[in-house]
Amino acid sequence: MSTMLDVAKLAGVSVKTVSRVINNEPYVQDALRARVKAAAKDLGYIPSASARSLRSRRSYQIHMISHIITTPYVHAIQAGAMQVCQSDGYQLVVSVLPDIDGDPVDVMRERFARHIAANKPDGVILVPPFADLEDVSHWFEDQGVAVAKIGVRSTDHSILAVQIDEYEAARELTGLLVEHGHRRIGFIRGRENESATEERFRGFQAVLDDHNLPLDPSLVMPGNFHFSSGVEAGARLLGRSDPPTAIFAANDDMAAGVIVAGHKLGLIAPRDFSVVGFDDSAIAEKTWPALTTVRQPVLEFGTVATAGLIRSFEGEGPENGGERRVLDYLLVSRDSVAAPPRC
Amino acid sequence: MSTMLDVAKLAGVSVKTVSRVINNEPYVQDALRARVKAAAKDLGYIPSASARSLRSRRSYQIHMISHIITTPYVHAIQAGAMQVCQSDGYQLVVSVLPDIDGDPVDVMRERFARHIAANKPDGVILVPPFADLEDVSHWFEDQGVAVAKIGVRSTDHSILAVQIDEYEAARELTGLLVEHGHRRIGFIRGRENESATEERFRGFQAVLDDHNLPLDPSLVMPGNFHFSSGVEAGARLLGRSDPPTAIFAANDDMAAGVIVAGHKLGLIAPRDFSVVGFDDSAIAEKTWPALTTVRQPVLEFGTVATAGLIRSFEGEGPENGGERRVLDYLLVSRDSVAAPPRC
DNA sequence: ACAGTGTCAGACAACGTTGTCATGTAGGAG
DNA sequence: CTCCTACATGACAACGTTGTCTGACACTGT
Repeated sequence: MSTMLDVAKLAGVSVKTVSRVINNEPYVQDALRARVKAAAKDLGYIPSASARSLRSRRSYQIHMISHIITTPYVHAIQAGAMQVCQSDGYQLVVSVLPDIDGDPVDVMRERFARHIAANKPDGVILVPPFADLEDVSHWFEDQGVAVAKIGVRSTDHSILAVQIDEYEAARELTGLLVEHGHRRIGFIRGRENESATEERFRGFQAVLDDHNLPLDPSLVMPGNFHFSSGVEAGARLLGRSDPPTAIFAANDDMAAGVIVAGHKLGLIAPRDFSVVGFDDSAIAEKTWPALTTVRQPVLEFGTVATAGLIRSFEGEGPENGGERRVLDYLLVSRDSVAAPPRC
Repeated sequence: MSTMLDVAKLAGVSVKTVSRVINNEPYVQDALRARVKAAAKDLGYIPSASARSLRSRRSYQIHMISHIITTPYVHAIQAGAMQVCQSDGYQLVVSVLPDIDGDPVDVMRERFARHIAANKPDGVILVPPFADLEDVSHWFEDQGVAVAKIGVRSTDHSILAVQIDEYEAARELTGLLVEHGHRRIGFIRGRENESATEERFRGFQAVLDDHNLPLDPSLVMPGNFHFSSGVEAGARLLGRSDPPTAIFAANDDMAAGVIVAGHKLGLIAPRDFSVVGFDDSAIAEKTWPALTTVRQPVLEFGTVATAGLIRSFEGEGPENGGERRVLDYLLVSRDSVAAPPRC
């Protein structure tokens, strides 16, 4: 492995000049610059990340903090983040932060903190459910690392937030059901204390209000974004003597669960009931019928957050960050919605 | 941020002694050890990863190399790897290596090589399809990084391989179909040049042979492990005038595709045809009917590979590595298999 | 002619660890 | 009592970069 010193000797310059060339700093004449570049190439020189970060106090690492239970949603974000990291010369490190509440995991939390402190990421990407936790993002800010949150609505100063307008999207989706003639619509909530759950439900409620449709509280079921909770809630809703004609599940996995619950009762969507999901995750087109849902540009969440993060510490101005980026969603109509059975 | 020097001063010892304590090296008296530990704790001391790796030439990083197109299978491995990394104080870095063949991506390949060389991972985890590429693993060996491969059969010296016996698993799965009375069975292959495709098909063939059942070559369809190729192949098989009564898809995504293809033709599994998948990925229990499949302990692949890797460079002996670990699979019977329609 | 300014290059120290070597002490064998 | 070994500690250099400082040179405007 060759070092800067080797390159410097070959090019007949000082190490500092090599450093300047490698980092594209100004004040090196073009001729010299070319000579150094050639020498570096000849030797196959590659700067040492550890030496660089030791001296410059930049790690060129971006950490993505996720939950133990990972989902397709999170992985898509990761894919986007990785794309940008790789093309900008950063490393994407994935870390698991155990539930922030719950004492027994204190040991792991401690370990996590050490991990972060030892490696000093230049920035972190927070995905739900952590994105919703104010204290988590503040903790990182206190440590001096830039933070980007994904999928949450509210934003403080200095924290980049990337999201879609979930409220509007939920409105559109509910509107679609109403347009098809549905009047009794069930709703399956996601994990509580997450803005995704709240926003989607708010949008749903608002549209019912707009059309003067009553919201039967017994048609609102709890859920946790997982398939099994969708099956359970779906079975309860569809098994009633007065079942809703349509169900809005707060994400696709739960919507897939509703479809299966229906099958178990001999009910087939969209003939016997309609259902919509949210996210357009991989499962959405693999169910039968394929799910009508809202596509979030999840991969783009990753790229935008990462790019924003990198910009914030590569641009000198302190006025970076604190941005709120709202991306476009797309209503994807597939086959799970039709008019109610006896219309 | 406090350094070793701070700790040393507080404890009244030399930095080297602190280093010894931090790294659990021998030759420090218990009393001193305790004093140093207390001092470190008081100061909230956390060693600097970059300084440590600069000096010791160990990065404490494990890179997982994956394809641009990531799958649930890969993510499960990642989850397992992360678990071990985090508890052993390593970082898991995810990297994308663009297709190894295909010239237009040369730029990215170059970038990738730099990335690896700059960060000098202590080890890398190769997942399919890269695990099957001999030159990729040799490249890493030449760079002096330990390699663990996942899901492949053959193994050289010095490379850890983690897998299940795919051949046996495929035999068992095919046997199940035969036991149910199926005689005409279709097969949908995965990506070519991958051992997963070959092993599963070999097992399938062998069982047919054992029962003196003819293998109709027109019942063997190409595929690429993706859902859409399953839909396509399923449509072709089930649309025939003489359709097979059962279909073995080389993975779950394609099996889910077959189910959907059936629905489109008005055929419902397992009443009209049986189908099995492979992997027991997330989708397997979210389809209707739920898939009968083989569970690979994918998460465990990740933990075993990572643990093996870490052991190989933490244990001094040079006789590490080159191991082959065969883990247990599990046949998961769900609802997609029954007797053939007109038996 | 001279100070002032902008450009270019190098010398040197510093980042925070760990490896090497030297030194000191205690205990057991001869 | 001496020698040897095993244990215990510290001094110092080194890892490969980048930040700071200093200096040389070439302009410009007075």
